[in-house]
Amino acid sequence: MAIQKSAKKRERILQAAIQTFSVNGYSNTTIKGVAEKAGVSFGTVFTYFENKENLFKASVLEPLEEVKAVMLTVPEPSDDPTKQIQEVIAKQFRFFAQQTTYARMLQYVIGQPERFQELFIELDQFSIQLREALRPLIVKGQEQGVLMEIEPNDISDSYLAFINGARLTFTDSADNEKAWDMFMRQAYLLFGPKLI
Amino acid sequence: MAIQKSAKKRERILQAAIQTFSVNGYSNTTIKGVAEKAGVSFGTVFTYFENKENLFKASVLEPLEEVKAVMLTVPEPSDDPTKQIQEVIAKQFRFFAQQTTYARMLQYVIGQPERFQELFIELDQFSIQLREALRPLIVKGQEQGVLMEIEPNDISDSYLAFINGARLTFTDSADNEKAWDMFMRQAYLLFGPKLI
Amino acid sequence: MAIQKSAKKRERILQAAIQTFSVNGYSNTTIKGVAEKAGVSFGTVFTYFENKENLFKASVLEPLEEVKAVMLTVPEPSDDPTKQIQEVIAKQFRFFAQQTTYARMLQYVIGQPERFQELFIELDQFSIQLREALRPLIVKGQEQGVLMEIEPNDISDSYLAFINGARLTFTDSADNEKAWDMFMRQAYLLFGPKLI
Amino acid sequence: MAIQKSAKKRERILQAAIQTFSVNGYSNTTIKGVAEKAGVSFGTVFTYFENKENLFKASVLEPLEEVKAVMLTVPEPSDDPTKQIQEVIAKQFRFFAQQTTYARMLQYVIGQPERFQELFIELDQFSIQLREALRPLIVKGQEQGVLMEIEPNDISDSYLAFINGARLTFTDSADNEKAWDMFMRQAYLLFGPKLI
DNA sequence: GATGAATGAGGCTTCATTCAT
DNA sequence: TATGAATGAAGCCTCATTCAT
Repeated sequence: MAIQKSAKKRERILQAAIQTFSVNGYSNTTIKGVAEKAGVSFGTVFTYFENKENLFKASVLEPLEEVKAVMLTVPEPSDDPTKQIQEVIAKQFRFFAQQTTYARMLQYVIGQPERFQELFIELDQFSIQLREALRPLIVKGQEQGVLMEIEPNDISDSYLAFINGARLTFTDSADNEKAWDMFMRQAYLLFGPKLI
Repeated sequence: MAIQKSAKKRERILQAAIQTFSVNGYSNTTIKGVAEKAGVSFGTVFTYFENKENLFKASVLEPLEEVKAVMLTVPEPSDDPTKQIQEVIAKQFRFFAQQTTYARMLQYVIGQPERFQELFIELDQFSIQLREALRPLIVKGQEQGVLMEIEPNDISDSYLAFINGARLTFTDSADNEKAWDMFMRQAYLLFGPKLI
Repeated sequence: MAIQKSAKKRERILQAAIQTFSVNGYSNTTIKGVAEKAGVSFGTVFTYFENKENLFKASVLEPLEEVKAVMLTVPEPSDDPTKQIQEVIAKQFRFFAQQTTYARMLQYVIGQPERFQELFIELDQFSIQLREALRPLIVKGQEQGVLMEIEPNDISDSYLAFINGARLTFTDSADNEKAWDMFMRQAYLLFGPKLI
Repeated sequence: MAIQKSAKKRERILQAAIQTFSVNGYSNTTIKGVAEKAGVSFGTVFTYFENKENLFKASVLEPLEEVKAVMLTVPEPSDDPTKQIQEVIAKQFRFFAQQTTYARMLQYVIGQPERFQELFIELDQFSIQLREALRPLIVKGQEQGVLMEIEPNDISDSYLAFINGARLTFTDSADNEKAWDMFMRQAYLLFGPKLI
């Protein structure tokens, strides 16, 4: 029995890298630091990741799939799109509230598009996918007359900006539920509800 | 005379530093690079700034005063707080739309609070000051019944998050006026207008 | 059976090592590279050679036996030493013309005697052995009056230098027969023929 | 007064580099070692040479000019080309006899043409230039009937090979005058003298 | 005040060697 | 015997900082 199954070790390194990158940024993160946090030797990091840049890319891209799953999985519109939207908002904010670490990595990359061009482009696809995911619910709400007639893309884009902004601004207490509840309520306003 | 010349040189260096820091981040910025962009010699940077860290701090803090002036200068409530709020939003978004470079520095610092603790604390004061600046207008709007009864601090906080989020997410075209107009309209929704 | 299989594997590794060392030199050659070229796994190299240095020594010394066989096998003087000498020259140059790869290794070692002291000493024996091998033919030729009275050792030494020099200088086209024919004719001049 | 004039320091580093490269080869030479031998700090090497590769190139190419001056400066043919040729040979062998160190670098590069392609090409020009330099003397000797009718280019090429070979093979005692005298005499044989 | 050469600490990366399977 | 993951020493290079001019 191997002391440590490869995949597990790789995962440990990746998690350590995400932690460290998100706190220190790219250049200020050292492989040595990641290795120590992961509990492996310095050289072992290079057994699993070709170089620092690749480790960073993996740290950004691999967890992205989960984020996409949460952010882009939106139910078919039902009779009560208002409630559905609020539930989607709640799910997404709760998720982001927990993703302090990883969210920072995303913001770090988004904030330096020239430097991390390749990753940036990948992340930029996201807003378009979110538009498509949210549109049916928004359209339904507007048809039912419970939402104002705002261009759905504008709603999606501003909603995404808001999540990011909330996540960025509100670092102090990732667990502060009240604050996140507040942000959720405010987020809903961006969808243009006619009554609250 | 000499003093004035110096002051200009210092300013050139500072501007070059802001440009470079905001594109490359802290570690990836070199004094040599800043000196070249500023058109001064390498050693001269150290004539005006003790070390790299101080140059960074100055790059973050000195322009902050102008930002504060724009963000915290809010008129006394008049009969038409709705219009006033919209004007404040417009002024602030227009300002931020132009501040691509510097805004990134702020987000860079906010996004790494442990690393730039001192600066972060300074920036964190901001949200409290913004709360105070906006409250009178919000309260007036709520008294007049044109705004929903939302806790004013929540509005300020989410508004600030939204500006940051918009600025962060929307990098492609700082000059795209339509997008910024859209963001302004959406920002106003966060204030809880009863009708639009 | 197992032993024979192993022997083949060892040989494959050795040939791959010679190829790689001769192109890249010692430090720039990696065990990984040798293993790949040999079609064996990385660790297997260490099954057959204790460490890199030993692999290098084997790469230099083992093929040396064949070189010695060719270079030191000289016929007993007959009535026509001129023809014999020319045949020896032809045989040796043809051999060296093909040994592009290995010849380089020899030159690499000879060129860095301090670094590869042990190997260098081994190779240095060679010139003495060559002296002894060639002397009878040279003496016979001088006795017959077809060669000038040059100290036989000087002829051997300069002849050896010339082969090495030709092999070193003439890398472009190991197969260029004309060039090698020319070198052979010139080599014969070093023996001091009275007429051509 | 500067402690050390720049140009001097650069030269010290270059000389130290040539010494070290020629003994250890490229990969086995460390910048640290060069710096120590040159009596400068590690970082200073990079003040004068962008990187290790450039230092190596400079170590090969810069002294090449002197070599060219010695090797390609050949007098106009006079009435006694035999004597002239012997003088040229003497001059060139004496020079090479002293250039133990640098000559090794040349051989090191020539011996690994794929690895040091750019330098190799530069050095390869040399044989063509030598052909042109020697041709007039050879032709004159042949016209006078003191040299056999050998293609002049073949003589030049084999002569160059012989110098290299002698320099390569004969490392033990660069100062051994007798040996070098012998090599000179043998070298002359390559020109095809009809009588000695 | 302005300059840039000198310095060396620190980081990434390579790679020989070990060793458990 | 064959394998390749784990390790860490060592090298190149960058760059902030110092300091002499």
